[in-house]
Amino acid sequence: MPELPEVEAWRKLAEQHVRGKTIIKVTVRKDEIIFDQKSHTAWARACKGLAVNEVCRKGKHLWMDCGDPGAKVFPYFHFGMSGAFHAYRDESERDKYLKAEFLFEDGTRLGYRNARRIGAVRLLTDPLSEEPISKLGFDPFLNLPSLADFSAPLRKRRAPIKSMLLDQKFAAGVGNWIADEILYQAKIHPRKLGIELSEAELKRLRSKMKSIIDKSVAVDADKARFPKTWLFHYRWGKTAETTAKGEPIEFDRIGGRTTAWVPSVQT
DNA sequence: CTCAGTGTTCAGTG
DNA sequence: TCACTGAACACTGA
Repeated sequence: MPELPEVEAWRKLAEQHVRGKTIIKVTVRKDEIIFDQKSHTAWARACKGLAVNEVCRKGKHLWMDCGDPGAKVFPYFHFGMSGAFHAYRDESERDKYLKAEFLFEDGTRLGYRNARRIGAVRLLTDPLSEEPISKLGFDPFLNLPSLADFSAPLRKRRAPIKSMLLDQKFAAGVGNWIADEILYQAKIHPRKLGIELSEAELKRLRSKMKSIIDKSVAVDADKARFPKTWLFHYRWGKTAETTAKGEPIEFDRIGGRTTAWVPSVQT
């Protein structure tokens, strides 16, 4: 379930298991959507023999800094709606959704699996200055802007705040449930337009974005460890009619996504 | 059988 | 060209 906190958890997983190690074998499953037009075999060939210096992330995008200075190569992964990383040693851990696997010299394996074929595996040459990463806005975990810089783009726009929170060119890494959680905790109606937001609302939006993302990263995106007061537990999979406090939850379609919100709180 | 789903992109509209 | 909306993408699981 990849939004920023999940991707950050996989970044840490990869750092722990493969940093400083060399890829001695690459296994790929043919998939012209995940690997784009480029052949999966060419990707595998390019990755073989690389040493992983560092695992990096911006928003929901993850890549590895590999190779020697002057001859660096950057394997890149996007997890779409259903992708994930797994670290293991035994080939029996593989399943039919495994799209790519790195084997390292010490027997560690790192697998990218994706049941739905929405996602991407690529090779980048200069991650931060090339698409898609170059088009991203700020990463709220790594670089939360000042209140002034956070607010400026929002108050110019005439779209519902829910849509703007999902816009990766604004805040990279915020997805559907995080956007709903931010709006609930900040007590803002999801259909409120950017230009209608008050100073106090913008301030709450920024601080809730930070606290929600920091908390979910701190618990490695483990849903069971999210605070019980979060709307998340009741909106996810539409498991309840009300929040823990008995506030009725409404489901609407906003910004092209199902939006869970609490009319009695978000006015 | 139908439909919603954690994301992104692109065509279409005004 | 811009700002914004909504459909499409692929596939699983309820």
